[in-house]
Amino acid sequence: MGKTRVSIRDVARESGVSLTTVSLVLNKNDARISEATRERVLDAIQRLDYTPSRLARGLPNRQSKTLAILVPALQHAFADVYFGEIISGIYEAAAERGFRIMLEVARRDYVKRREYLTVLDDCSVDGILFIGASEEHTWLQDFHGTDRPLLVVNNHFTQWDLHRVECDYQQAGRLAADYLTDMGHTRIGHISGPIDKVLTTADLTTAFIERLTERGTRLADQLIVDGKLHVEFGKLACEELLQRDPAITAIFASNDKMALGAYQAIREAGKKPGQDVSVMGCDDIATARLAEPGLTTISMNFLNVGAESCRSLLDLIKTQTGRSKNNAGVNGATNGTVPAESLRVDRRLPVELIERASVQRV
Amino acid sequence: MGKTRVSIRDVARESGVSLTTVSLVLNKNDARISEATRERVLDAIQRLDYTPSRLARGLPNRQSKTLAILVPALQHAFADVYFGEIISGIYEAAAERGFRIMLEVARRDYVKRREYLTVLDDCSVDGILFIGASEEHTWLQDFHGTDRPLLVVNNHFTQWDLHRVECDYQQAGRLAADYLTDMGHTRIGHISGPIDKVLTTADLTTAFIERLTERGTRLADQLIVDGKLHVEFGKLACEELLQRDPAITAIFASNDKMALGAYQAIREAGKKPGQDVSVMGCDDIATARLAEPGLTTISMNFLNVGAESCRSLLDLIKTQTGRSKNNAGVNGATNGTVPAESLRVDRRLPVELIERASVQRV
DNA sequence: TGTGTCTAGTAAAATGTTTTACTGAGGGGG
DNA sequence: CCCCCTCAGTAAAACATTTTACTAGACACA
Repeated sequence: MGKTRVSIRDVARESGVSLTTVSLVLNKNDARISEATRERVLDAIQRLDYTPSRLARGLPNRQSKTLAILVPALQHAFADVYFGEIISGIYEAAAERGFRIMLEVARRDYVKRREYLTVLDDCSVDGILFIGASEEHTWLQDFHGTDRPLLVVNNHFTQWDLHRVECDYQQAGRLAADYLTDMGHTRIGHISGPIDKVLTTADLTTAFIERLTERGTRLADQLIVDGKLHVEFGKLACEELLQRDPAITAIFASNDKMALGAYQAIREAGKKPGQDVSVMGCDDIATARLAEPGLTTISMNFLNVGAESCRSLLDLIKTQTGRSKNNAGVNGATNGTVPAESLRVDRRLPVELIERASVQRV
Repeated sequence: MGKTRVSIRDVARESGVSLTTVSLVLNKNDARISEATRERVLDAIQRLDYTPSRLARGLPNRQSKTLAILVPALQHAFADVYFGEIISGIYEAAAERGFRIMLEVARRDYVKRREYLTVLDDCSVDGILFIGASEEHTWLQDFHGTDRPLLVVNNHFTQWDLHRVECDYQQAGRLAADYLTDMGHTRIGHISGPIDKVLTTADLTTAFIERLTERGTRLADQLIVDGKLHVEFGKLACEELLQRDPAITAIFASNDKMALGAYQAIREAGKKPGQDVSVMGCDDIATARLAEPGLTTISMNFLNVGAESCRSLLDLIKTQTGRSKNNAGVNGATNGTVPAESLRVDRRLPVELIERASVQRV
């Protein structure tokens, strides 16, 4: 006892049937198994307290039922609401379909040793979800135009053709512009993200400016300041804006953290945020609701982004393994290139205006 | 081509040796392999771009070279500096030894279905690191006095005998008391954590009070307020303290977040934190350094806690699998109970005072 | 010459599944 | 009575490794 774990073989013996039968019952390929036999097998499984081994299960069809979440090697990658929320969403969707989640960090030597490929070849993982991508991650090129199941979460690239799922940042920009205009603001400042590095934040800013222009408001270049998506820099950016044009009536920040930084700057300038200067954020993080006054913002629903990303990747994996079974060994030279039939995942998820108390009608 | 991945068999054929030889080279069990042969094998591996399959590797000796990080189902479990830092530490130490990390969330049905056991039986994972444990997690009982490789990170329990690694919160409490006393403070307020729920925070508070008493300062019960380890509640707690005794000269908060909340409360009361009221925190999170004035605090070095936890668990796993090989099938009835020889991991890591500008000498 | 030991390997079993291709029994139609 | 079909199930191959136990040959020693 204790020497070896209970295996499918033991179950077979215990219930007096063959291995195959047990396996069929286990996988709900019940079609040709009689009710009586099935009962018997299920019974034995229960009696022996049998759990099929994932390792052994994955071996025959080379899949581990595991997904990797890959994050860049930032200071506090996991200590971030944004990542946290997306990861939670991914976790939920994966669990729904019986998949597990691995965590990988794209550190320097991880990338140099091309571990992101190993981890797939390895059978450690059936697919990769990459959060926090930016233009700097040139190694993503290894996935450009290939079959490899990697999906970029909430980001996209102009130069590479990769699977992706993201919030509709352009819609978000338009919503913000419309709302501020509707509330009567024309003298507006904007705290942007790092436009040159992160495409999503560039989308947001561009769409915001364009829609403002359409509605007859011109946003001067000098009233756009980069807040680097952080509270502290958001505060600094806001100070800058208030100095450049003290008559500003509203500020749109590309995320809530910077908007909350703006609150601080406005207070320190002796004014009241949401009253003397209206503030609008983006993301709808938890503290946006708790802030005083409640921050009007655009909900990106990151939890949902994570979940939908995960579902898309899972679908992708399913159709891929399905396909490769049909034409196995048929076409010789498709090594790495995409078959014409294969589709890129490219989804944009809707966003939503959340009206609270930080924007005043003027 | 493309039909099947390159296996150890291909390497063997390519280099004209047996499977065994390749395997031996691969596992650095080189002892009885000649230099020439090894070169040949290594060469073939390179030529064929061969990667051993983790799945197949784990099968024979039933280990996956993977660890699970288990976190409680909190609101934003992953959106927390604390978790983030520890996870980063774990990741690093695991990577060092070639282990991968899985993420698991102890949701309600995860616990009900006892997935935390399945995941081990399953061979999905060789061990579990549990972060964020609290008295509510009664299912930990399933690990009490067993061989199962679970380690509690930065928490402990009175009722169960579990492997654990944590910071020395008692030392932290004493350091804080000593420092404030040395700086001449005798009129002190304390913002605690939820003492009844989290043992570590109770340790901290108890040691703080005791050492203060030893040094001749009595901390009145009414000058201890629970700040629930959050910024917002820390602020509230501080307001409460300032009301109960406006002559307080220093406040010790059980973590940095609450200390920063205290900064806000002090400011809103028209006073200057670090000048009119000294503030001391605990944890040394990144923002403690960036705050104005820089927060004097106690560094818990969570990154290190994560790394050391991981190392301890890995050691545990190694000695366990080593041991089970020796006495396999010898003693019949040890089903689940601990052999006398097996040791509990129980480590306390040193903490360190970080002096900045938030405590004034009086 | 016989015995023993060391070196550099190798053959084969074992790990726990899934899946493919087969089989024997029973029944219906011609 | 023979042929074919379906039903319920099984045997065996495949998956990619590790590990154990064995061996052929070289050499030393008595």
